[in-house]
Parts: sequence; structure tokens; C-alpha cells
Amino acid sequence: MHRVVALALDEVVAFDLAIPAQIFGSTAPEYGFEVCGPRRRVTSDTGFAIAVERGLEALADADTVIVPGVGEAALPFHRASLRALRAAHARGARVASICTGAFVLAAAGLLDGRHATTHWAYADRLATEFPSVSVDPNVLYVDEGDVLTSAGLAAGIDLCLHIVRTDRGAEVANAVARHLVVPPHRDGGQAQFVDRPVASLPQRRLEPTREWMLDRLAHPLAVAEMARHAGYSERSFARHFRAETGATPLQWLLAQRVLLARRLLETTDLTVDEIAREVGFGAAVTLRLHLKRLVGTTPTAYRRTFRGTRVAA
DNA sequence: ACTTCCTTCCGCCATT
DNA sequence: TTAATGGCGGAAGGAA
Repeated sequence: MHRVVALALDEVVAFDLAIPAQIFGSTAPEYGFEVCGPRRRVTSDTGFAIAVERGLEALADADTVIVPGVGEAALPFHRASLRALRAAHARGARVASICTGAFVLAAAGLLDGRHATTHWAYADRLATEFPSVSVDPNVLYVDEGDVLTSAGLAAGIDLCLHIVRTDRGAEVANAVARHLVVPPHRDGGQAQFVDRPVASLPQRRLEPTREWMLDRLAHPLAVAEMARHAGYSERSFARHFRAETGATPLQWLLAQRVLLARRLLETTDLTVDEIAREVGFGAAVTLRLHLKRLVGTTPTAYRRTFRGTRVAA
């Protein structure tokens, strides 16, 4: 049982807190979830009160600590909370933030010299207040291994799914996503928002083409063909694709191939070479390369870790 | 790991 | 005038 503990400070963003509560507290299997904080009762950013079951001592035996966003009034933070966070991290716990929770991690010194992200509207401020943090406002989440940060609000869902995928594999993460009724995978590097601050309707114009690409994943697929399917020139296709997904066509395709390969490694006994061909990589070396690049591991090591993991209903 | 060949991506800019 | 389009060239990056 992997213990996830969320730290609820004053003016905690209710939505941010609800995400890990839903995912680790009820949807994903084999996780335990608790909410802790320096006070037994906090008022959320939207005004309703939350009963906090545990004190800061709960951080002492957490495997993963999640810090949701907090309102302006919560700054500066309780020294005891920051100390407990530092101690948890030093002990080896994985620490993650959602939205403006990154300010708490930064105040605890856990982001020094690291890449991090936060809600796009606060990115400048984070970079100004904590010059030693390398802030990237254009990604959904940043995974530094023992410290993870995510962008605003709904990006917390992407982060928590990413954590489940890391711990339990792609198959379990997909099952959780299906239960939540969200798309199974947005890559961390995806832009938080595209072109306009207020996204207008047609963000799914290329969806049929993406579906078509998924169907033909096993075959070689050139950008020129994709553009033709979408009815655009290559140049315009690339522009629209990036605007909708945050990724270039090839990046997206490679990510989907790796994702499918992960599922096959988890759920089948096909050889690495067979899987490589099955997902559209010409040979096993190519799969190895991209799996290493995107997940940081080798096919056999990945299979050893995740083969046979049970899937949530 | 290195090299070669090929594709992809993106800024620039004229055109619609 | 603004917004979208698509061709071009060079640099980056993928495949073998």
C-alpha cells in the first residue's frame, strides 16, 4: 500500500485537493490517501470548510506528499509545515505540487536549482520570488523524479495520472482515466494553453485525423500523409496540430507509439522486437531509444516492473 | 558510437 | 486591417 498524503493549508484550492483525493482515495487501486495540515479545520478558496483528519505528523510516513494550490492569504506559510515537508523529502518521500502549491515547495527550498511549473498566471511571480527555480510556464507538469510540479487546476489530473502511470503502469493509469472520464494521456510537455488565453471552440478540428493516426500506428506514417488526411498543407497542418495538442505531429506520434508499447509490455508476452514492429517502430533499437527518452527505462526492465499488475474495475 | 541520408520543424514572408 | 494560409530554406533531429 502506497501512502499518499495531501497537505491542506489555509485557503487550499478545493479543486486541487479533490483531484488526489478522488484518484488516490478512491479510484486508483493499492493507494492509501489522507489529508493533513497544521490545523484541523481549513476554509477552502471557495469558502466551504474542510475537516482535516491528521496533523503534520502524517507527513512522516507518507510515500508521496501532494501540495495543492493555496490562496494569497496563506503566504507566508507555517514554518512547521515547511519543515515537515523538507523532512519528508529528505527521508525519501516523493513530493508533488498542483497549481500554486509550487510556491509552498519553493518556500521549503525543494525547487532550488530545479525545473518546475505552476499556474500560468503565477509563473512570472514564482520566477521572480524564487530566482533559483527554473520556471517553465508552458507545460502541464514537470517530473524531476523526487519532486514534481504541475500547472493550474486541471493539470493536477494529468500529474496524478502520470504518477499512477509511473507507479503502476500505463494499463492501470488508463483504467483510472476511463473511470474519471478524462482522456487517457496528455503529455507533460503539452502547452498549458494555446494561442488564445480563452480557448475558443474548434480545438478538436484535427481529432478525426488523430484517431486515424492511432488506427494506423503500426504502419509508417509521414507528416505529408497526415496533412493530406486533414485537408491542409503540411505547413498549416503542423501549425494547427501544435495549437491543438501542444506537440508536433511526430512528437505526438512517437509518444502514442511508446504508450501502446508500454501496454503491450505490461499485458502480453510478445518479444521486444515484435512489440516494436507492432507499434510502428522499425526495430527494437528504436523502441529502446524512445522508451528511454520518454520513460527513462528499458523494455525488459519496464516489463519486469509492471507485468501482471492488476487493473482496476 | 559514429556516420549518412532523410524527414521534420519553424521563422520568415508573400498571398489570399 | 486582421487572420489564416502555404511555400521556402536551413537547422534540428530521427532512422538505419
